Amino acid sequence: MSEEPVSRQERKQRTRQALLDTALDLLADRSFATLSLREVAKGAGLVPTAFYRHFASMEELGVALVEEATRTLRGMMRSARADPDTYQGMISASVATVHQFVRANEDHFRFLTRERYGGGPLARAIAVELRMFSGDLAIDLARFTPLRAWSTEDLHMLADLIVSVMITTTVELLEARPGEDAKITGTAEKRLRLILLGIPRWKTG
Amino acid sequence: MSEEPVSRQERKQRTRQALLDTALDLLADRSFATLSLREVAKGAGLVPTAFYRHFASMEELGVALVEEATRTLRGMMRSARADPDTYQGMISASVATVHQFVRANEDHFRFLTRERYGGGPLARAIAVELRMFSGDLAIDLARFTPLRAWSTEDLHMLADLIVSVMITTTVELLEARPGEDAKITGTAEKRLRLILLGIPRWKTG
DNA sequence: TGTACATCAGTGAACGCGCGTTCACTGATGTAC
DNA sequence: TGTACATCAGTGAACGCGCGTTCACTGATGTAC
Repeated sequence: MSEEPVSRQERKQRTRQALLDTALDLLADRSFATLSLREVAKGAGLVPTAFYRHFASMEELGVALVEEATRTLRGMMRSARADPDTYQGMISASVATVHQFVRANEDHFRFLTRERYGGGPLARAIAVELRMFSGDLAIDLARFTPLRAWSTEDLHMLADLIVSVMITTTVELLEARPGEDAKITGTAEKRLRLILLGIPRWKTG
Repeated sequence: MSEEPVSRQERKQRTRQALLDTALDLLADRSFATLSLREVAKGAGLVPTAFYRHFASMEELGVALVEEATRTLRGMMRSARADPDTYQGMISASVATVHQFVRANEDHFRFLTRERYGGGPLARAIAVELRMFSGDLAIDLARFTPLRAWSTEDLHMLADLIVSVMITTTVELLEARPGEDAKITGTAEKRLRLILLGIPRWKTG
């Protein structure tokens, strides 16, 4: 029980975070569009009107939620960049990174995959973030010797394909029953291996 | 102006269809969970209480909508089975089939891709349908000579990968600005070609 | 250090609105004789 | 063919409820002197 003095702005920041955490909790099995301002406020221990001290609307809270979740996503990307420089090492390390980050931040990834296709105002913001993610990956891929000669377009095609495998894997992990993780990551590695096997035979242009 | 006599049950069937069509229209840029019984009834030209003559609840209408949309999906699958027996022919024909069906039934495919990840009660039903779709594809793939020796597990892995490319392509088509179709189908073909290039080098097991 | 005033996160009452659902009803279509 | 009755898709009033938003407020924290 710490009784340290806490400044007014610190308290405000904590309440704001409580609102975000409550929203993310409520999003476990629903979409953002079905969330009401009143239930988020209530969940954070606030009267409805106090919500407006922190966000002008639910949509503004949604944007903050996208920012928080994409911060996690960028953290994953950064972590994956420390990968070894061989295909095989890259594959298992990348899949392990995705697995680790998804399990450690299930609510963030559930939110992102759900709202990405949900058609609401958040979908576009998430799509932009995923495109950036894919663009960064294309740049990383260009450094591998067998891909040196590939056209930019083909590199993006390959990066998008890999990202789509990773998204599929993420959704599978989020829907998995306990104990299925190894099977899912194993299948993910196979998918990536198959894709990479095609690379030497690819005629770019 | 046809003045043919119309039976009571025919009229009822038409009203039911009007409710389904209205719902699908309203789903253009929202998720099913945000739809209200009253607005669907209103859109079909009915008083709210008349809704109950056709569906016990909005959830029941949602199930009917999944059935209608997956009928389109199965039609696409059937159409794709008439594909030629070469890889290259199969790739472009399959992508063309997807393109054609998505453009001819945008609302069905938008509904399916949106609700698949939406976390509502419909997501599970759609997931089951997609798994069936993937299973059928795996059976078809087994007939190709280079895949004869593949394990069942690997065939499913490959089928899932192809389905995931098709879903990605579908979403891209639904989000496309006019005139982007050729670029999207071209990229889809490339992704499939890259995947199939890896097949001869794959060690199954 | 002590006092007087400003700031502002959170309160609580009130509003009008669209919601799902109930109920008794109407009147055209369908059926039995 | 004509009549009497049954069926049932659609109506309209009414309900209680949770919603977003407004407004004037309270009282603890922060600041100026």
